[in-house]
Amino acid sequence: MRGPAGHGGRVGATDKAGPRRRARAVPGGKRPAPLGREAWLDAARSALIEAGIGGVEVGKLARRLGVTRGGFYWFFRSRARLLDELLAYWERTSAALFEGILRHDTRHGIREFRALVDLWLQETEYDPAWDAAIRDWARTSPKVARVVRRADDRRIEVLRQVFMDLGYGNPEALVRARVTYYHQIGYYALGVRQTRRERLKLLPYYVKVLTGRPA
Amino acid sequence: MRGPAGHGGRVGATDKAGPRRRARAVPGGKRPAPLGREAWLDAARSALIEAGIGGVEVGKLARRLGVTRGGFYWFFRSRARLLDELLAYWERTSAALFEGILRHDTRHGIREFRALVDLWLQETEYDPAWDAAIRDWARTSPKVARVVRRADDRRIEVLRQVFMDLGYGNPEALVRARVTYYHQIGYYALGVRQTRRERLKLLPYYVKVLTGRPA
DNA sequence: ACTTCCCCATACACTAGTGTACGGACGGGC
DNA sequence: GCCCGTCCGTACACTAGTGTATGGGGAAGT
Repeated sequence: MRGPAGHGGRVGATDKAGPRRRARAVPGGKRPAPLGREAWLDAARSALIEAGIGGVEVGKLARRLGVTRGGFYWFFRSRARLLDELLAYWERTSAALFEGILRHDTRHGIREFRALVDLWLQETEYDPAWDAAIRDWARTSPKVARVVRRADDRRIEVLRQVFMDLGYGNPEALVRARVTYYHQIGYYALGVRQTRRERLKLLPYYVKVLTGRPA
Repeated sequence: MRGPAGHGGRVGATDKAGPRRRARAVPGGKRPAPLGREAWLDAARSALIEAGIGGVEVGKLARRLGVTRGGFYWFFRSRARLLDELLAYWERTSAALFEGILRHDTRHGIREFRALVDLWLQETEYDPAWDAAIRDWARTSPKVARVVRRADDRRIEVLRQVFMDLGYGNPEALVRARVTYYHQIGYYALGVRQTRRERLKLLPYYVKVLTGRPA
């Protein structure tokens, strides 16, 4: 049998198995636990972030995982399928982040804005490198570009709602939403490396400029 | 002789020879003019924009130019050298754009801001795709990242001067400069496609939000 | 204990990239 | 008119990627 090679299990957190490099080259010892398609997808994610979509190659992922390419084609029909699932993986994980902002019963506006700022500043749930790597990929792939566009539109819509809650009318709320979101994307696109101190020091100015209100 | 393969002539406008694809396969006719290293660099630029740095391959450039790879290694020692010169090419062409903004004797602030907006909106001198492609390349190449970082810092400094001329103090001028520039980068990084009508309609709101003054 | 299934290693054919060696046509200077 | 520099075509060796076929080892189920 050629294996499933279809869309199978969910991809959540990794197995916490740690780095498995070179650990598989022991024929005498116990066979380690199988990797599963999540490991391949996680490796693909890392490769995409570090080397771009051109660097997501089956052989390199295999070397990174400490195995040969043999098992890959059991999980995925081809490299193209892996990339499809990688994109779906991103869409799935990135969708829920912004949606949760508006879940509160009480709409304060400024509180939601701060929640977004926290989401961006914390960088625990939201991974800017993961986002930027997908965006690079989108620049040369119309298919990916459509997916990213949809995600961006949804996020900007969330921001627009926030600014509406802050009291702004319809054209200005959209403009402020775009300026805020585009600014954030550009910030990561530039790869700015600042200390947290610097960022926190300038934060009230950012809030004032973006919201039009003193912090 | 193996040819010069060094940093030679300047790269300015192309020879205006038009597309040369397949035009070289006529042994009976006159031999067309030689391409020169500018043609290879221009082809590399186009390939970088369309396919990313991984798509800048000698064979593909040759096919695009209607020749074989034979002549390439006369101009360039290797593909790596081509990429070096491509980066230098970008640095050279992109540097002069923003510097000219502050050349006026009279500093009005708002006039300079409008000049920048015009530069971005016109998209004749400033090519956002060329910029974005280099930026993608920078994400996976530290060497390129340093060059891009320098260019960004210079541009943001220009913007900060503009906001200083607009009357803002030192922390807020920097923040407004960053928001404006990052917003612009993000705008192109997202690949937003808007009609000129739409952009012009929202322009006064952008001016108001970014400068803090009514347009 | 036997079967079955999951996962991986190995070997193969194929494609496509890079860099080098070499030859040759063409034009220009002397 | 000869030589020489310029630019390109062709052929070769090498590397590295993809996808396929096949075998096999181990764990789990019965």
